[in-house]
Amino acid sequence: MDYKFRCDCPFTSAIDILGDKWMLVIVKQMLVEGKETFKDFTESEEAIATNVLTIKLKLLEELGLISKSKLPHNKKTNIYRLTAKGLELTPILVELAAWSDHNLRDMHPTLQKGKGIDLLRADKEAFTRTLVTSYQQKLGIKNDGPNE
Amino acid sequence: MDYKFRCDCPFTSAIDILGDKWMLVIVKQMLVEGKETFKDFTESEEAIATNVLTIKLKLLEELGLISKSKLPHNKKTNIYRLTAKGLELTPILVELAAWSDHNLRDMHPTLQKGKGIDLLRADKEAFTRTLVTSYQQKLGIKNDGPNE
DNA sequence: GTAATTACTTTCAAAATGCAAGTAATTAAT
DNA sequence: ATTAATTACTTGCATTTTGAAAGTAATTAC
Repeated sequence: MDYKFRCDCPFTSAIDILGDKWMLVIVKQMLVEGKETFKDFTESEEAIATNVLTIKLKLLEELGLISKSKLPHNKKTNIYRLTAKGLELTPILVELAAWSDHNLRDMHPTLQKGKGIDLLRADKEAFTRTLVTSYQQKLGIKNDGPNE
Repeated sequence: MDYKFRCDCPFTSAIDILGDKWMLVIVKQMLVEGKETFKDFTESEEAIATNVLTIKLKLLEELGLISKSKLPHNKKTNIYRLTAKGLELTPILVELAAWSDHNLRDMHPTLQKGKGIDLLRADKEAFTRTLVTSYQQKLGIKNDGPNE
């Protein structure tokens, strides 16, 4: 797992890891859409191809951004979850969404509106905290609660 | 100029535009390294290929993120500058750099340190404002000052 | 035991990127 | 005024990344 970086610039090095069509989209699907299994991802609106999904999940795991595990009584289904390191991507995602909201609407008239966007506009940091804590809470429920 | 978006998600739509190896790197080179001409970009450490550079500069201009102009007494050299819309990408870049600083150092030991990073750590918003205002100030000097 | 589900892998096509060389217009040098 | 250098590209081709479709092995449900 020796990733090649173009140079020593912190901006560029993040883009070396995250600058493609899928890495951050997968993280978003986990964070805001609660996706956890391979199947969940293939069924999403964004419809990532399974070969690419396999590669990207592997990479995200190698980078320590997500973890891969199984539930107690299911030997088949893999459960993918964001690690603390992965959750630190949330502010990046929030800034991307804010930028879309401000700059893409004329080019993309059907871009989502609603409660989420309103909170994002009102208070970016609060929006970020909400995403992170609600994700952590869901995990807590799943790990501590009665096993499915 | 009808860009294709995968869906109506604001996160994903930003990634549709910015999610590649070069778009944000070019913006960074303008914002923090003061690059303005085609030649400037080809001479950078990141060494973008000229064919790709041409395509990306065109796209950034079509999207209204950069402007293309010439200096009064030079019919050859094109000057590329960030627009207000392009400057709004700064918070995204800052979050990317902060994430690199926090999460990439073990994987990438030669990642930059120094004054810039210290300010970034101390106060992300101040760092963002500094980048934006110093870029705008440089433009002001170039546009209002004595012509070269 | 059979069928469905899940997490992949494989194959091949298409698109993005990388590298090297070439070109046209402009500017600088003699 | 002619030649050389510079700038902003374009072109051609190899490589890498991504996309679409089909196939497979292990597990689970009926």
